[in-house]
Amino acid sequence: GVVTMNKNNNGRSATITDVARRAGVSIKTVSRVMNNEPNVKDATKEKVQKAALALNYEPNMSARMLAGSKSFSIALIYENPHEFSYLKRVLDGVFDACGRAGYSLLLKPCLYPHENFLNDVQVFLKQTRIDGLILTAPLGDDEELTALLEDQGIPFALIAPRQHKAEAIVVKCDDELATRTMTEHIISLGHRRIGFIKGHPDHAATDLRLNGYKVALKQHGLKYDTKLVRQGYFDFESGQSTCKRMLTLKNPPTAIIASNDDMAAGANYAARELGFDVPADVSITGFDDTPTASQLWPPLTTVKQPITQMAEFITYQLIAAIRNEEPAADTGTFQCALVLRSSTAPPKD
Amino acid sequence: GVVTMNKNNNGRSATITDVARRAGVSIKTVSRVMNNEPNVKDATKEKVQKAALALNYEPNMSARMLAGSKSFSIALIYENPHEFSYLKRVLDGVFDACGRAGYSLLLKPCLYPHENFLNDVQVFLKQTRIDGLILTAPLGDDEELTALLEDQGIPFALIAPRQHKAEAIVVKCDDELATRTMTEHIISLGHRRIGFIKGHPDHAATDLRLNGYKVALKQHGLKYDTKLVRQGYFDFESGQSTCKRMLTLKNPPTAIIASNDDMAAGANYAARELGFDVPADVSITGFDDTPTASQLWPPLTTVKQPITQMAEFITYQLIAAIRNEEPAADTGTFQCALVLRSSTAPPKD
DNA sequence: GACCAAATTGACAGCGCTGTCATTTCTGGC
DNA sequence: GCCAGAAATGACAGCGCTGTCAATTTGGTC
Repeated sequence: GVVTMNKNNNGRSATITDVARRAGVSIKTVSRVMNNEPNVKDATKEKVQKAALALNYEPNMSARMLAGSKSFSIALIYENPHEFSYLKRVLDGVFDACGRAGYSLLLKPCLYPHENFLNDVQVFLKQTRIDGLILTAPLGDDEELTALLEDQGIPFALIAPRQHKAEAIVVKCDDELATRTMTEHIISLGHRRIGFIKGHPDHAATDLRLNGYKVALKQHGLKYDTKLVRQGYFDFESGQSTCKRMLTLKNPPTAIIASNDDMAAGANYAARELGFDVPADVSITGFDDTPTASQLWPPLTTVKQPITQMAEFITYQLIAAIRNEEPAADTGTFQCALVLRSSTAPPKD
Repeated sequence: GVVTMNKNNNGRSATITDVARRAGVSIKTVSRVMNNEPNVKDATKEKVQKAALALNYEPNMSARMLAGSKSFSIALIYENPHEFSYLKRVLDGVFDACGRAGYSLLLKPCLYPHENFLNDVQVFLKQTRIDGLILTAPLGDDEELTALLEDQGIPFALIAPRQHKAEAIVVKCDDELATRTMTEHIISLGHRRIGFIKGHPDHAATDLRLNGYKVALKQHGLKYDTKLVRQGYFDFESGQSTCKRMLTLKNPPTAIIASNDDMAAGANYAARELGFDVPADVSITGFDDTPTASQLWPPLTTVKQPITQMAEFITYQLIAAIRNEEPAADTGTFQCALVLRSSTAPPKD
C-alpha cells in the first residue's frame, strides 16, 4: 500500500541526525524545520523536508519532551463515569483537535472525590510533564487542583465549571436557557404539574438546569412545588427511584424533566414498571442526546449539546495558550438545541 | 491533605541526581532501586527509597523512554466506534492493569478500514516508541498490521481475533457457546421460528455467534431458514431495519436473536414501531450487556461478557511478555453468562 | 568594493535517565 | 589472613532532541 517499509535502516527508525546528514545540514536546522521555526531559507527547508520524507522520519516524542520545555502533549483528566457516552463525544473532539495541531493526548481517569486524588494527579504531572490539561466537570471546580496547576504554571482548560477566573480557558453551554426552553415547550403542550429531577450536586450544570426550570415556571405563572423537584445523581438508578416516588404521589406530575438522559431513561423505566404509558400518561425529557436517548422506546425528547464541537474548541484554545498565541476571539459558550421526539405529548385530560 | 507541596525545589521537581545526592549514592544505584533491579543491598535500597519519598521524586517518563530500551507504556489501538460502552469496559480493565504494573497507556483511535491506517499507526509507533500494543477487534485480524509489528519486534495482544498464531497473546470469550446457550434458552421457551441478526462481517465474533445459533437449531431439529437470518453491522440502524424486514414477513419469527445489544435495541425499536409488543409478540435478545440493555423497556435478555476482566487479563499478559516473564498459565478464553430479563417470554400461541 | 545589520546556520551542552563495563566491597574456604 | 569469585556500586557515554550563543552568509547601502 502507501507505506514504505524501509528495511534499509537496520530496523531502527531514522533520527534527526540521519536527516541532517542526508540533507547536508546541521541537526539544529532540521530541528528548526520540524518545528516550523522562522529564519530558515526556503531552499533549505525544502531540502530538509525532502530528506525527512525519504527517510520516513518522525521526531521522537520522548526526546522532544526531555530536551525542550514543551512536550507537545496534553492530558484530559476525567472522573471515570458509569456512562461513557458523554466522554466519548468529548474525546472525539479532543483527539481531533490534538491530531490537527500535532499534539498527542494522554488520558487520565480518576477516582473523585478521593483522598488520593490530588496526589495521584501530582504523580501523573511529574511523570509526564505534559504541556496542558483539560479538566472535565466537576474536576474543574476543585480549587486545590486548580491552585496546584497555577502554582506549577501548567495551563489548563475547564469544561463546564461552576465558576472560574476571568482569564481561564473555559467552555460551557447555556444550560439554563436550554432547560428553560425545554420547560416552556412542556408547558406549551399543556402540562401544569411538571416534575424535575436535579443532577449531581457537584456539577455546575445542575443548578443552571434547575434555574431554567424555575424561570420558565415563574414566567408562566406556575407554582414551584418542592414535592415535584427531586435530587438525582445523573445516573439511571436515581432517575428511576425519584420518578417512582413522584408518580406514586396522590397527584402525580403529567411530565417529568430529567437533568440528563440517563436519569430520563431511569424515569421511563420506572413509569413502565408502574404501568404508566409514556407519553400518554406522563411525558419524559432528558438532556444530552446520548445514543440511548434515541434508541429508547419511546425515543426521548432531549437537549443536544454540541459536545464534540465544544471539546474541539477548548482544545484549540488550550493549545493556543500553550503556544502563547492569541486565542480565537470566539466565546466559550455554545448553544444547545431542543430535540423533539415521542416521549413528550400533551397531557391526557 | 496528603500532599506535600515542596516548594523548596525551585519549582522544578526532583531528579534522580537529587535523590542520589540526598541518599549519598550514585544515580545508577537510584536507578536500580527505582527499577527493582537485583544486587542492591537492603540497607542501600532503604536509604534511596527514603530519599525519594522525602523529595517526592517520580521518575521522568520521557527520560526513561529515551534512555532505556523500554518505555513503560503500551498503547491501545481501536477503531473509533459509534457506541462506546464496549470500549469503556475494555479501558477500565486496561487502565487498571497498567496502573498496577506501573505502565502508562496511550490511546490511539483509528479510522478503519482506511487507506491511511497502516501509515498512521507507523507514525504513531515512531513518535512514541511504546513497548507493546493491544489491538481490539477487528484490527487484530489485519495481517499487514500484525506483520508490521512482528517485523519491528513490537509485542502485541489481540482482543477477540479471528485466528492467530499459536504464540500470540489473545483473549476471547466463548461466543459460540454463549449464543448456543441463548438460542437453546429461546427454544426451551417454546419458540420455533427464531430470527437471527448477524454482526459486522469483519468481526470474528460474528461467525462464532452465528454458529452457536446454527448448532442449537440443529440439535433441536429446527430448520435453518435463510429468510430469518439477516446481515447486520453491530449498530442500532441495522438492527432496526433487519428486524423490520423480518417482522413484516408473511410468517414472522416469534423471537429474534441479535448479535449484540445495539442491534437488539434497534430490533426492539422496530418492533414497537410496527405495533408488536415485546416480549408478548416477539422476544428479543442481545449480546454484551451494555448499560442500555438494562435501561431499555423491556430490559434485554442478553449475554454478559466479562470484558473488563478480559482486558485486564490480556494487559497483564502483554506486560509479562514485554518483560520476558513467564505468562500466567491461564487460558485466554473466558466464559459468558446469560442474563435473563424481560425481553423474552414464551410465544403467545 | 567595503561595510553593517539582519538573516541564516551550526557547534555544543545539556534534558533525566539507562546500558555497559570497570571498580570496589563483600563472602566463604583454606 | 589470603584469595577467588560473587555481590554491590559507580563512572561514563549516550538516547534524540532543543536551547543558547557564536559563526557564517546574505543583502542593502554609500
